[in-house]
Amino acid sequence: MTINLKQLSKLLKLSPTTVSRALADYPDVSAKTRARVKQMAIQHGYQPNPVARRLQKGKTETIGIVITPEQNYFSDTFFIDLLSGISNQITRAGYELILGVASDEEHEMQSMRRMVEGKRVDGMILTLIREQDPRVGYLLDRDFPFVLYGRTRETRPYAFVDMDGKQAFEKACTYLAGLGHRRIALLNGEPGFMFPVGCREGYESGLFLSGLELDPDLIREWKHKDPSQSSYRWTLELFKNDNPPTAILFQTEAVNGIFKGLDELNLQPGKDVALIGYDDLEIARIHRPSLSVLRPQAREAGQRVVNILLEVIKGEDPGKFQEIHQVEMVIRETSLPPS
Amino acid sequence: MTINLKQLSKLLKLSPTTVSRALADYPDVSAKTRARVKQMAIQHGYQPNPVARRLQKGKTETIGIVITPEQNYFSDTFFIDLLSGISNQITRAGYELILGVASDEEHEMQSMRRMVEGKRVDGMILTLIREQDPRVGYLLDRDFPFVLYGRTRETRPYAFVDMDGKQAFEKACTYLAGLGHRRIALLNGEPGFMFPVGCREGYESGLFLSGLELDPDLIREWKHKDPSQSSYRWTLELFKNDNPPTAILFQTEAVNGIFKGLDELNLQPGKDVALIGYDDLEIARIHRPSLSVLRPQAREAGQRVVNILLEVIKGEDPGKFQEIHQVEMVIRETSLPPS
DNA sequence: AACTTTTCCCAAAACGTTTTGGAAAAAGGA
DNA sequence: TCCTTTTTCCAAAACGTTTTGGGAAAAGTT
Repeated sequence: MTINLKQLSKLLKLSPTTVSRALADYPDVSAKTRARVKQMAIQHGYQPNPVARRLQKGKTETIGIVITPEQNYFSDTFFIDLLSGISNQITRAGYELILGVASDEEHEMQSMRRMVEGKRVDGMILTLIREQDPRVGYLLDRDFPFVLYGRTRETRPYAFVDMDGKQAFEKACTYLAGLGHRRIALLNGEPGFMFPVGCREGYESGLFLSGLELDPDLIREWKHKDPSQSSYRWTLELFKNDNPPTAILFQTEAVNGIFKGLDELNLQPGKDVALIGYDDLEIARIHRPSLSVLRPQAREAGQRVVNILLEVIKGEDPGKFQEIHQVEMVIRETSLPPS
Repeated sequence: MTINLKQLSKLLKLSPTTVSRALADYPDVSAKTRARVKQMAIQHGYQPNPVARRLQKGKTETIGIVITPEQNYFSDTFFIDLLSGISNQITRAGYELILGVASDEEHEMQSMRRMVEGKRVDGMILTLIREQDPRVGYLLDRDFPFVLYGRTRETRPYAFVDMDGKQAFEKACTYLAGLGHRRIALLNGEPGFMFPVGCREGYESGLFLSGLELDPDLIREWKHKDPSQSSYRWTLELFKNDNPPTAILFQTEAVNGIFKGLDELNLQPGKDVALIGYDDLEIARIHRPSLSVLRPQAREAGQRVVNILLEVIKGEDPGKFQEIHQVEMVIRETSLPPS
């Protein structure tokens, strides 16, 4: 069942060297023996022991990722899509993906250090990036290969794949303004994280391009721990305003709280208040009225992250790999003109 | 930075053998040198290269898990909690968790085979188990260590950790009957999977114990691909009944569809229809009225799965490890007597 | 003092690959 | 035919551990 190189070479009456090189398509083994070797390898189901190869090659052929529960990660398709793109591409490269689950920021760092300092991975993938993210500094300091899904505030060059949250929110904002909305609110993600920064920039830029004024009263920020709870509270608060919004931009993750808040205020989503969310979660599609959304291509992003990381591991300059992906807007039923 | 055993032993003027054995607390190295070795190891941040150790030990110190996007069967916090328990326990054992993401059943098998036949793992963890599950047969056939989270129809002995869905649904059912409900519906998970089987058994048993008759019209099954959509449809259908239910049991994953259906029928959850869901997802807590639920202890289950798998890997008889965990019922606001 | 036991250490082998540095055999060139 | 080049193969080393099988020195025993 589990034949190794030595046994296989004995069967072929060849040296392990030649068999190894035949399988690796080296030019210094004749076409005839190469074919013979490959055939025999298939016949006996030979697969090189990855652990032995890793030791010899001095590589772990493994990349690591650490997630934390508080981020509601598996809540819907988005993260699993990203992970799916990552996993498939890693497999294609013959690598392995190892996963750490950390309960908080401290354990997150600890889990990563175990991987890095314990020589368990060749590179790291980072998600849910903070504005000041100690993980990035740590990895840069020791010149360890990594790629961010997202961005951070860091002057040294590093590789990342990010969604153009700014462009997305700008687009959504101008779209709503184009429909005639004059009071557009932003229910933004938690401060401290990088993504909401871009969202806000896009929002402000969208207002500006549409000749609308920024009203700080129309901006609120919810928390990761309880997106629904906090967004519910902020929704109620937004409409205490003398001049309440007629539209809200937000991350779809917070949609339950918003729906609940609107319901309580007897406002109909889409009819009384236009809504555009970021991320095309299941709830967005199945809700009636269905939710207009900004849709990031998570799978593709995951694949790019891996391809880039493999390049960085090979020794390429990380600064060369800084990708910002455009985000598509899907207009459904919650983005009508103001009533 | 990255010192190895040979260099460390040179520093200590000892043989690599002794250093290795000192660090592993073998009794044949004196307390004095052991202390000296350990101190020096810490000082230089020495950590044995895991790849080299794995080769020598003939173990990968790695266990594998394959998930599929339709895994939002365990949506929200539930699956991440399970994974969190798994990951922590694996780390504690000095092992690694490698993750595969498969788009469908075929790739799921393929991903597992790569891990098993490619000698990339010492054991597998399986979730989302089907009644007839080819993965189980495959692993049993080659006597490869694995543990199920869940159960399947298989006569040969195997190790599993499962939630007592039967007891849980029985408890919920008798509780509702005790409140005076006479028409209790079951909106069950997708046929073909093992978990809904137990739920149904518990439901039927609960009816029986309460002296209620089973009405097939009160049982519906939703689909994994779109829990909300199908449960929405079935909710509407349930109430077309001449004698509609006054209570519904279901997996919380389907709650959005149920809420939507009830809303459309102008029925208030908790008031007009009692609801008890299986799984304590965020939505259950934040919804008003808050949802009564059956709450499995996912973290603990994850830890048990790992501990058992490690035993099986050591060579213990898998048949010895068959655990069925009790499920707690959390009464909130949607389980009142019928109006 | 001579013998036995215990304590403490180590050299060498092994795990299964890939890479290095040839070397023998075959082919080509004069 | 003799020399050079190309083709084809392989022995040995290396990757960094742990385990095996002692062996020398110290401590006990009589």
